[in-house]
Amino acid sequence: MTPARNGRHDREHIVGVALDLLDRYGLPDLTMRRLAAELEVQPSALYWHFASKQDLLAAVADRILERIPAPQGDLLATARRVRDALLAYRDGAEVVLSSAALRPGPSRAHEALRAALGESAPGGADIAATAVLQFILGHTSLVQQRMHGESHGAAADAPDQDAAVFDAGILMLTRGAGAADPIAARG
Amino acid sequence: MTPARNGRHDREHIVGVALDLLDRYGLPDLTMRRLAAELEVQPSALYWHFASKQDLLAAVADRILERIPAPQGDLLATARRVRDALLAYRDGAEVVLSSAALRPGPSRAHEALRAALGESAPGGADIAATAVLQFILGHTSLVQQRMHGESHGAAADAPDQDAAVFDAGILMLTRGAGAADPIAARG
DNA sequence: ACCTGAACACCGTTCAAGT
DNA sequence: ACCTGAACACCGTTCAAGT
Repeated sequence: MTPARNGRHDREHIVGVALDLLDRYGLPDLTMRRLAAELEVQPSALYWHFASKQDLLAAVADRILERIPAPQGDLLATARRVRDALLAYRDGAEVVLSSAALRPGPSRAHEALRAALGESAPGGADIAATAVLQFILGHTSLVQQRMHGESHGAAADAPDQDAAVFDAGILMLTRGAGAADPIAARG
Repeated sequence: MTPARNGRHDREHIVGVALDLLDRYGLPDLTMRRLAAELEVQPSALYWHFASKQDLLAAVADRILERIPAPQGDLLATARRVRDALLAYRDGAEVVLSSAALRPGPSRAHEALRAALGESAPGGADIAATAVLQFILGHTSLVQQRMHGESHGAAADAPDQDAAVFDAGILMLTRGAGAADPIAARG
């Protein structure tokens, strides 16, 4: 049932190792050469499985997005689940943001948000879901980049502040979309 | 009145050349070595003026943000001005997003949005302005990255679609913040 | 089908030394 | 004060050749 696997590594396995490297060392240190070394293979071997580093990162982004559960609940709860999927791996938001730009169609994240928005958004739920996703990606990218910027330097007074900004943003977007008030619902 | 300038290049001049290089070739091709070549100088010479490439990019980001006019008008108009400042240079949003993460205090963009928001936002105008800025950075980064992704390949059917998503996002955020309805106001 | 070996054309950064 | 020259430790990608 599993697809042909004659070589030592297939795409799925390589993406898994890449994701582990990403989480441990961050995006700047996720290089084709380090990934190859981790797989005990020459760097050129990766180019049989992936056309380019961008292609590899797109597959990594898809894997990150798979963590998003099936659509369920209101917008705030759904948005938090998308954010948490991005936060689950170091630099997850930046990877998804970078490769989301190349994709034309809707992603798993977009679909979840669209389902939570219903039909009542101004200009269509599709457009509203896109806007919400863009906020989540911008917010989470900023948060994650600040994380290793202050890893051994500045003050780390932001854990609660970030959550407050996120909730405020989603709340504002929710009210503007005319959806049910999430204040009454539990997060 | 101008500060001491014995050498061939000072920080202001270098940032200007870097910004020109950014706009012509994009962020991936804005390297210290190319910048040095453009200035007809050795790469190591740049490290007398800037501590690192990140330091240089932070100065470039500040220069991009200077294009934002003084606070004036409602949130939609202000948000559009911030977006347009980012769009004025290739990859402008990504540069600002990357170096905004390291800055703790509020930027020129944040101040403009905060002024437009008034005092009526839930959780405070400061938090609301941060959320709006994060949406703008996420949105514009996505738009700009898609631009040179499709420069010689896929369909470019997105000029109006992007503006619709942006306006919808700001509109939703505006209503949620309880500010004056921007539909009645002209953009 | 899958990988090696070697090369090409680059990177950011440091540091002694020059002027 | 400002820059050169040379080096260090890397990059992504291609491609003939092996098995």
